[in-house]
Amino acid sequence: MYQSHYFLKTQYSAPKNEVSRNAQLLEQAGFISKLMAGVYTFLPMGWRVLKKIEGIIRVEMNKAGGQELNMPALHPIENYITTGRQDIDIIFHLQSKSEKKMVLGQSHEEIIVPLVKKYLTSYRDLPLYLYQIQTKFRDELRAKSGILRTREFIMKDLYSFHAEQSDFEKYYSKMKKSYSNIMNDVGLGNITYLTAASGGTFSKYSHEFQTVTENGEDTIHLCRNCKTAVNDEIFDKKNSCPECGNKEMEKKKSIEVGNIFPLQSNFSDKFHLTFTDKQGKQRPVIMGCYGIGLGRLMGAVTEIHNDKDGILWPKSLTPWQVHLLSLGNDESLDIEAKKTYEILKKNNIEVLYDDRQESAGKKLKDADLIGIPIRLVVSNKTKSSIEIKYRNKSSAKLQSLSQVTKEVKEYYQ
RNA sequence: CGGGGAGUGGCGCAGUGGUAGCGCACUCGCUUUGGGAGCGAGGGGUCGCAGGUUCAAAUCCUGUCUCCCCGACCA
Repeated sequence: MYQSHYFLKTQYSAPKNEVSRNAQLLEQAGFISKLMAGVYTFLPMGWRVLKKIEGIIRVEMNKAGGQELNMPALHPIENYITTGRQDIDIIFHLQSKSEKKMVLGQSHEEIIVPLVKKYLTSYRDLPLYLYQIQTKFRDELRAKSGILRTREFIMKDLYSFHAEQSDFEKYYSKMKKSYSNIMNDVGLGNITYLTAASGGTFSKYSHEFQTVTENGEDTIHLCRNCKTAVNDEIFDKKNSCPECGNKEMEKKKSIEVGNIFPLQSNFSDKFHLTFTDKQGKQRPVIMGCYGIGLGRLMGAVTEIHNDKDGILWPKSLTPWQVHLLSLGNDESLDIEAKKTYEILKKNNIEVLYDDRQESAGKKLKDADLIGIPIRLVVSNKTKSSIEIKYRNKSSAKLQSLSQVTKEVKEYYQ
């Protein structure tokens, strides 16, 4: 991609109306743009990052047997009357000109349970795992912290259906593993903890994945011993770890990047979702649900991976794999840079090529701000070779084009 | 929803009653290119919105909307 034609403008300073680090960086660097409080546009470069997150999640969900579908965001109010959730305060209510009352989906239990009821009849149909990656709406009283808490966001929500409690429990554990794989893949593995949490309206308990950071909006109590945590909302005064009994729990601020719930038969009961077992008896389906907010995950990654000059994307999420800069305006440089660009592209490397008529300083500053892991420079100083520098290192080295290509491919393998 | 702060060109800001300004960005020209270049010439704003006071309002008064932060809330 030629940067001179890319819908990307960085800003000299962080937006004054944002205080949170993620919003400052992502807006200044041209990843997102705010429409109103808690509602953001993902600009082309931000959308690429989001798509990479989506891809990582999709791989894990498919590995866990998930089948992807897509459910509507417009829901009939009747389904919420059935579950008694029509009045929960985060729901956006709508009324059609035809007088029909609807709500905007904030989660999809009310939709997927009746859907599954239509097709599921026998124990032979179980277990079943369905998921989607789709837009949710929540009328938060106060949107805040940039893209960490928004009113419209893309979420992966998977719902599992089981005949037996034991089967559910096995899958619930499997999902914990899938979630920690995802956290590892997006570069949050070593600071994200499985956290015991409250269950909400339809569940006795739940588990969250909490990323520890000063700028978090949640509070957890962390056990260094078994690498798990307890959410402050259910933290016991006895002050010990429920997993291993460790008394030395550390209080930390954190961001909730994922949440999984045992729903038991709460929703199945409301919609009479049952199956016929081997003995020919009708029994309620046992359910679980498993959510991850994609934008919030992107915000959390930004909060963690940055320095005074800008963002440092993990290799799995970077919008482009290399940022190629040409410094100087000689025609020979231009030819050299274009050749480099073409060769990298031929090797299936994603290249953002800064071909703009800008000063060297501006290009270098922008590259740091945007935060692509590998920066390549072609200039009068590099002569016929290419400078390669990693965003997280201060030193650079000169290499031939073929060496550079090889090194980049190996880095992203 | 309670408390606090803020709305003036795309971005960041100054301007306390008398013709709307500055820096960056943008356009044109020339020179420049390893850490946000220089000189010259330009374009762009009903000062969030609505009322009111006044000869005169970005500025004073009233109302209202929006944004940010703290709290409450948070399937």
